[in-house]
Amino acid sequence: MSANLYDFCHCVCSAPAESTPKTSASCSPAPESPLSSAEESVNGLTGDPLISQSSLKPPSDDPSGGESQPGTPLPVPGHSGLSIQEMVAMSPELDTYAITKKVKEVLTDNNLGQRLFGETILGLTQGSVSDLLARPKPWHKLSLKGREPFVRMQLWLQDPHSVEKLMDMKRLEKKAYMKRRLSSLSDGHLVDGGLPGSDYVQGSQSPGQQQLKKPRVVLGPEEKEALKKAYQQKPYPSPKTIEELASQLNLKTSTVINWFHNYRSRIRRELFIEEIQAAGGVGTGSEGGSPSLRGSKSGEGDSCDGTESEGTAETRHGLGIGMEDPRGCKDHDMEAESEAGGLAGPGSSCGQSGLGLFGLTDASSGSSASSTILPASGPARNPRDNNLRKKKAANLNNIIHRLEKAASKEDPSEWEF
DNA sequence: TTTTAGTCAATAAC
DNA sequence: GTTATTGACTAAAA
Repeated sequence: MSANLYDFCHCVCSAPAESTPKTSASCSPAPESPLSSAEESVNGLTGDPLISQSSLKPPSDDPSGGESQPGTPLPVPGHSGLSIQEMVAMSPELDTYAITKKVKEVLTDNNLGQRLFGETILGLTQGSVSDLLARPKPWHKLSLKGREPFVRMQLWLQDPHSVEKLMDMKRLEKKAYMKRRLSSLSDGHLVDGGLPGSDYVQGSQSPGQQQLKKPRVVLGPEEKEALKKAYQQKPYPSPKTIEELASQLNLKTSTVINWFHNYRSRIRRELFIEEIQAAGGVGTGSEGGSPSLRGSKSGEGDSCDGTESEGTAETRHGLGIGMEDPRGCKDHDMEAESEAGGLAGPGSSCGQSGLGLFGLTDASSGSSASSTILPASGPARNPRDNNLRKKKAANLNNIIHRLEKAASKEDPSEWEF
């Protein structure tokens, strides 16, 4: 009936994606488009309620199928020409966990891929979608821009025809692909249309200069290990430290810098998730298949999620670091505390943060206090328990570490409590 | 200027 | 073929 987000996306997406900032490599036949700049997009939809109020019916259908629904009624005035940004700005708090959970469910049930969904509905690439679905941040931690995909998802969920439309799209894509394939075959050469799986790195270059792909840097396990160690020492290394690391590991400094940025950011995200889980979950994510605890692979305990394996990086990072580096201590622990649930009061100092967290749970923590560094993970039956345990353990370590450190100082004035 | 947030895209894993 | 991971990059915030 009325224009809904899907229509909107659809129309935008299939528009000649001239301004596409980057050609999505996987961009398939269906000319996806960034649909990113919602401004334009919305204009495109002229006048029609981007998401008709009707399609915004307060999700009485409770997509989450559970407790807190993702379906907080989105604002949307029946206004025409309301941009997605405006909608985002006006949106009430959404339960990002419930939304992603539901989206995943719908996609799986209908055998729809993340790529299609991402490019068509969200204007994001597959990798981003995967990440988003697996590790949604809580609404209140999201910037306006970060909220946008969730609003889109919510709208999509609310559209009763969302699935069939996407399926149609899928069919079309397939058809177009086959067609191209056929014609290129009959032409005798592989033109490949340049569209899917294009070899260009960025959309901007002329097809002429086949573009010298910058090879992707892949850090080896030892390098990662070393970086993690360095991170534990100092999550915010000085330029000098970075230089040293880079030369020791034979990496570019920019790689090291990037690694630290990414690592911090990803660990932070893990924390967000653990946070809501520990809190019983605002969202539904908690029950069972929490995205965060993608107990999935990463068996080797790698990825920022190094979190998963031994003593969570983030917890460790809350360990002693920062003692020598005021910044590390401050920023770092501040992060830890706020992100780990804002348990410690505002403005708490390093020590407090630890205590704050520590105080959070009673159970069993006492017993582990005896040692310094704990193995951090027992038989982890329930990943969630395990995480909690790790967190507790890490905080204990933290405290112990501080105590030891304090004790080792002659002058009490140096004590950092 | 540095850090964060958000994302892309290559590629590894399934 | 699809999904997950992760190094790199951009824009915005601090």
